[in-house]
Amino acid sequence: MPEIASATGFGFTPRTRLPDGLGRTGTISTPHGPIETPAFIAVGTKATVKAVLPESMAELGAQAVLANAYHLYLQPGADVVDEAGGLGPFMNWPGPTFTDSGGFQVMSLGVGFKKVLAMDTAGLADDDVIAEGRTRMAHVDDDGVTFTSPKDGSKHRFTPEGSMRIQHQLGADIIFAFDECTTLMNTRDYQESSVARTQAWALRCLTEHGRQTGLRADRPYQALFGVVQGAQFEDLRRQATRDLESLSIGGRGFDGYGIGGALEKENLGTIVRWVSEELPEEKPRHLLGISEPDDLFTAIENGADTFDCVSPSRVARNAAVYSRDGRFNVTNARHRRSFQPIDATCDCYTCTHYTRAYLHHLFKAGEMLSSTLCTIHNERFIVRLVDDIRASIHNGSFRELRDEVLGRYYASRSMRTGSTN
RNA sequence: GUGGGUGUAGCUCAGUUGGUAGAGCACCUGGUUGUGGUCCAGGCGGUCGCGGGUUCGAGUCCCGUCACUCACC
Repeated sequence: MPEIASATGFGFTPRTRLPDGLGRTGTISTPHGPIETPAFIAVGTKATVKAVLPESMAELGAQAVLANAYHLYLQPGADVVDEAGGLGPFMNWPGPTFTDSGGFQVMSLGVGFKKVLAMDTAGLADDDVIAEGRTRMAHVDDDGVTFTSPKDGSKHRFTPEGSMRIQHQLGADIIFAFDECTTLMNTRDYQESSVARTQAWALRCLTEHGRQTGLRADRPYQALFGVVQGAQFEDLRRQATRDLESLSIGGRGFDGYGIGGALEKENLGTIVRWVSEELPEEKPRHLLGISEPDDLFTAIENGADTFDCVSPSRVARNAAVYSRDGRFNVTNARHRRSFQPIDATCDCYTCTHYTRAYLHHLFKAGEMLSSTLCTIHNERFIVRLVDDIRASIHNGSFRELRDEVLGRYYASRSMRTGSTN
């Protein structure tokens, strides 16, 4: 049934739509297999989902993996991955792959994350807003970005063309345009000029992408997603979306879109809706960097098809695990003698073989198996949640599932919060 | 038995010319949303071996005592 939409091997086929929303199910076709959407894409920044075997990721239902062009460029080098036959063969992942462009690193290496931004920015240029106590390691100009490697202090230059060349060397099925990711601290004026810059870069990405595609006709087609910025401003988001969709080189525009930038829980759904309303049905929409359960429901309801996020993996390495009754730290003292799985209803390898007491022990003892087992659980939890949401859209029970899952997941949190106040 | 050393938080130790105690680890609790991977932020915790003395004031000085430890008979 999932017909291939074009001769490229890439395509998107919408399936079922929510009766009263922009949410939908669908199938993304790639040269390395289909992705049933909505889907959570596991993050494997440096060509590995930290602490977990690719076989385990496949077993827990991960449909695709997303790596990062910037990190792989620094180490081991995009040419090495290219020589290995591309990202998939290199990391022994036979399924669909994504690479992010490195655009996010402009922000994370430059001004830092939104929560740690210095509040006093008086006297500084907009692009000099910087996190307190951090050294700026990226500078943006209209042509590209200059990075300082956090690994060895060496200087590197990223441009839209460079990112495209690197991502073609990495060879993922779906790649992203090189964009500038701003923060909520930036002024409206800066957001406007940044969106304009991202738009100009988008055209350059599309042009270089066409060139690289021609040079590598022997390889499977790589789909290019444009990235929509515009922060929390409706006019900027809508215009940015239309502008990207209007681009075309040699009769070919973007194959899909990423929604990026500063998103807060309160405006996440609204922003996804603005963008989704401006986009055609037949192009997939990827929401970058989101995976909390409530955010997933909100984003899917408003039209997002795929997601990637480091959260399940990152928090797992620090003992935080998801359960249908909310998130908790398995290192809590009360789990020392808790001989039950993290979540009795979870079907993951960890929950079917190990107890909270054992995981508690592994963390306390500093054993690295703790990371492996908890990452497997968290990744499975989010993958399965999105699978359940997909099924609910098919059978018309999306709202029931949302209310049931979120009601239970966050009830325990408010109970805990309430009891400690 | 004689001489020396050491006794401060659960552990290892800091505590300056006396001004009613700190660190690291451990323990407890949070946090982490296109990964600068094993981190960040809080918190609990000590009648400074014990008993006297000097002093306005002693973990710091004096006396005694106990424990551990080293060396020598």
